[in-house]
Amino acid sequence: MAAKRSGAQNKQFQQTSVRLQPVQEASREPLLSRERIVATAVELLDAQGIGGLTMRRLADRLGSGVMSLYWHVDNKEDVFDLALDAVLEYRGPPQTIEPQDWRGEVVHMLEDWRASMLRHPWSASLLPRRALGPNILSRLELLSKTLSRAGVADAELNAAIWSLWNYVMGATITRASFDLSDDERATAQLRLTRLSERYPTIERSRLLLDNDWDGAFRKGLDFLLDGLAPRQ
Amino acid sequence: MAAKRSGAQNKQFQQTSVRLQPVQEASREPLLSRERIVATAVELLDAQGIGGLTMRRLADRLGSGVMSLYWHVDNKEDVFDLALDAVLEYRGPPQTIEPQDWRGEVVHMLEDWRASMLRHPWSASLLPRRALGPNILSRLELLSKTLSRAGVADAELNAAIWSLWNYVMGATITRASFDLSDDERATAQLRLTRLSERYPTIERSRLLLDNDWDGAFRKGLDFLLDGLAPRQ
DNA sequence: GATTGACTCGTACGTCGTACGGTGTAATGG
DNA sequence: CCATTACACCGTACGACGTACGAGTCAATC
Repeated sequence: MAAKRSGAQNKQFQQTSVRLQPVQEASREPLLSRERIVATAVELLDAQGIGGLTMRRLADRLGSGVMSLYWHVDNKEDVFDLALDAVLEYRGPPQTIEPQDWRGEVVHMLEDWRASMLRHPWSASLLPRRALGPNILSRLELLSKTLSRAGVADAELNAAIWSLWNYVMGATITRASFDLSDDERATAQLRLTRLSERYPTIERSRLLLDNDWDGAFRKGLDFLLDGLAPRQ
Repeated sequence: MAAKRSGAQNKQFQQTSVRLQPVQEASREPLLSRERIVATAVELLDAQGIGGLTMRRLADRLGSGVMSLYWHVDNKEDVFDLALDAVLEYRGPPQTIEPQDWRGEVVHMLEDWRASMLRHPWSASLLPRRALGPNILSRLELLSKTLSRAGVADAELNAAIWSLWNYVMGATITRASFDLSDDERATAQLRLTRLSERYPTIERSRLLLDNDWDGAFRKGLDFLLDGLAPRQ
């Protein structure tokens, strides 16, 4: 009859009620935990893509019954949200960046963000449709603070933040989806070649095959930053 | 025993074999057709979102059995591809734009593209993971030709096209996902307010609530174009 | 010894995409 | 005129999915 825990998680260790018998430890470790579930979900998503995450498969990997997951997690959407945020943590800029170099800080954070999503290609397409977790909010907060410090007026701050967000998301989603299916892309280019009388220009430039994604990303980002805030 | 039609569609009217008895028409019109299926799929997607499209629901709306769809369509992914491309047709710039105004042409096509996707909010998030249909390829071809005409070097053409693509896709996917759930967004901002000690800057600027999306889109696009090609 | 709460799980239901094979009808051609 | 063929349609059934429901186990507490 246990009333299912609603949303908020146990946090069994927040009250530092002194555990008696600290000696025997193996007995009372619960098999499942939010952390273990999320970590395994990320593994599964990395290995099998977005369609590969299944409550049954997840439980299998964890060696538990399917319904046991629901004690720790509200539903599958919850798992997605948690996995997504887990992948978006930011540890801050390296020490090599001067504190007054706002542009370097912004670029580092955004490139790190993009790299994190490309390491987990399912995450990019997921981010726009899910609620914003704490880690992505921290990134936005940092972005906001840094731009403000760089002299962007309050009235233009939101527009600047969303412009950068949009650019990073668009670039990363596109890039990630191209990674997913190298052969599909080749097939598409082949189909394109067959129709080259209809699309001669993009066929000639091998649009679907040749692109320096990283360089193009950095270049467009620079253009955007040039426009959004005065060059230092 | 009919060998299921593979991929390519009937095109029963391509051979202009003269139909006898043009008088009685009602008898020989097939109930289903690719066009009717696609049109109804778009209706369903517009009304119920991406999760609302179901082969069963689609068949219901069309007054047919579920499996009848599969005569005209390979599978559900096929339906998605067709619906997506159906929504992305481009009719070209209005006459008010001078032929030598390459920038006006590009901006018009990109804004029209964005508007088309926002009219069908499911389309934006679908586009990156699906194959490129003829209509989106036409848009890319036009973009490529116009930029080339504007003086963008061949070596930089692909990077320029993808930069614009990325920007448009990012802006539109984000915008569309925000449209989907006005209340979710308000809830998020509320949750944010409760945590305002952690995210003071974005809370103060009401990042999740206040933004001039259309203006910001246009502004960022201008910055990008400024960088990609010389101002006229 | 009884109660409570934390945690685990099996069964079952409704929904989904679609493989398989059958039905009916118009066109064909002998 | 009948047999064959191709087209268009559809019912049944299967395996997979998310998850509601309620029952089980076990340690801590009263």
